[in-house]
Amino acid sequence: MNQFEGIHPAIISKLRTPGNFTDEEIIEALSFFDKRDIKRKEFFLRAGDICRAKGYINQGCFRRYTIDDHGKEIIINFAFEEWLIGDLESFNTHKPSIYFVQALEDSEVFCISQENHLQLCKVMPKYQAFHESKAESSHYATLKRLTLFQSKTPEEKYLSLIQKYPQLFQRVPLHYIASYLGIEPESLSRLRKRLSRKEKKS
Amino acid sequence: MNQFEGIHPAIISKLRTPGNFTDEEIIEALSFFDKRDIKRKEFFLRAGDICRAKGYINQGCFRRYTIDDHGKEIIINFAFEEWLIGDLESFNTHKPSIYFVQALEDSEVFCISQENHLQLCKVMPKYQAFHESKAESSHYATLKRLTLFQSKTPEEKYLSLIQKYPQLFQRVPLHYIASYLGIEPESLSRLRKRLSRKEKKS
DNA sequence: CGATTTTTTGAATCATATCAACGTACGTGG
DNA sequence: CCACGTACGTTGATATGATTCAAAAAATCG
Repeated sequence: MNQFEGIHPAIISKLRTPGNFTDEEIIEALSFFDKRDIKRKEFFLRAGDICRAKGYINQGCFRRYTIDDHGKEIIINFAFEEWLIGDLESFNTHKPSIYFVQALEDSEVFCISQENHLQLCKVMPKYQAFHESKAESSHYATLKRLTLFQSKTPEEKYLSLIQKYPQLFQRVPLHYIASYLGIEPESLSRLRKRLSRKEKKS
Repeated sequence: MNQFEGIHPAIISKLRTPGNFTDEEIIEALSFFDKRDIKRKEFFLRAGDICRAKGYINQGCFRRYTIDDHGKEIIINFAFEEWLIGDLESFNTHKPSIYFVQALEDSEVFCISQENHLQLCKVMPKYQAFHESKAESSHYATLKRLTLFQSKTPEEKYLSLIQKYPQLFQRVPLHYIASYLGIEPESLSRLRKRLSRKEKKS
């Protein structure tokens, strides 16, 4: 169908449509990336390390989490095909990250180092704009998610999540989702039971 | 002490120190701003409107909030001297905002319109860098606040807030703080009572 | 298959939400 | 300057849902 077919389809479609890149630009941009295989449970980034590369997921699934004062894992988010992984703050400031980014499945990621990223931004302003607009919209999304957390009950948060990302539940263990929702696994289990009873009645 | 004394001290100090602007640059940059007085309870921005200006608070205090599906106000944040107000998302995308930004005291704000902002970014790259780095660090702060919300009890959130912004409690009604913390005013009242009892014992 | 991970269930406890009511403080207009 | 009304904060009673600790059941991985 096209010259990229079978090579790295996910990243291509992302650059082509929202980024509005031409095929020539895509080829050039991709030459700045390295393909990396990351096995289930392996880490793309560990807290304490400086994030020296950004990764676009071509295949697979990751979780980002941090560890609180009591040693408990707090899941910040999940990431799937075509998403960006890493820690932009550490990537940009060159300071150690507080996040772990771990594969939940055997995954394939296209990585771009800090040096290549700067270089590519220089030679291709369109890429820089692409990257900046990603960072911006991520900011807006985070703020909206914060508002959701602030004003909704766990049940409402759960329903909103299942509506927005139904595929999440096929790929991610429930106790991770519980952490993402800010509740205990037991509570999520009971919440789901409650909801399924309600469903039956209606 | 200096040529700006008494004119608009708050914004000056902000540009001088974290922005590393020279006095000449400060004078030039300020010519792109308009001073605006906003009385208590008046709005800098209303949901539904497009945010056409950013404002640096020189004097006063604001709250930003949105209204949820049930008509309830959700307070996103407060802002004081030297802080930026408005809605960056609406400012950048030219889409209607979902936020209200309302003065909690009679206030004085230095405003820069979209046009002047673009112009100033063009003629003074240092200003653009300043603005972008603000936006970035705001993003990182939002993500950290989200993590706090996700993993901490209301009591921990309250303690963390009072530790970080003790001056908040002198200027903002408690029921607004409750909304910011994502709890009901009654719960905040009881939480504070509980804590003051604990304090006495120790 | 065995071991580990994940999910569910039970029981006791605790915190928050809700609805209602009361007291207090504040500021505006008469 | 006082009085009234509105905004703010507190308290009480009750119900609901989340946490915790413990254990068992179910699913998954190697």
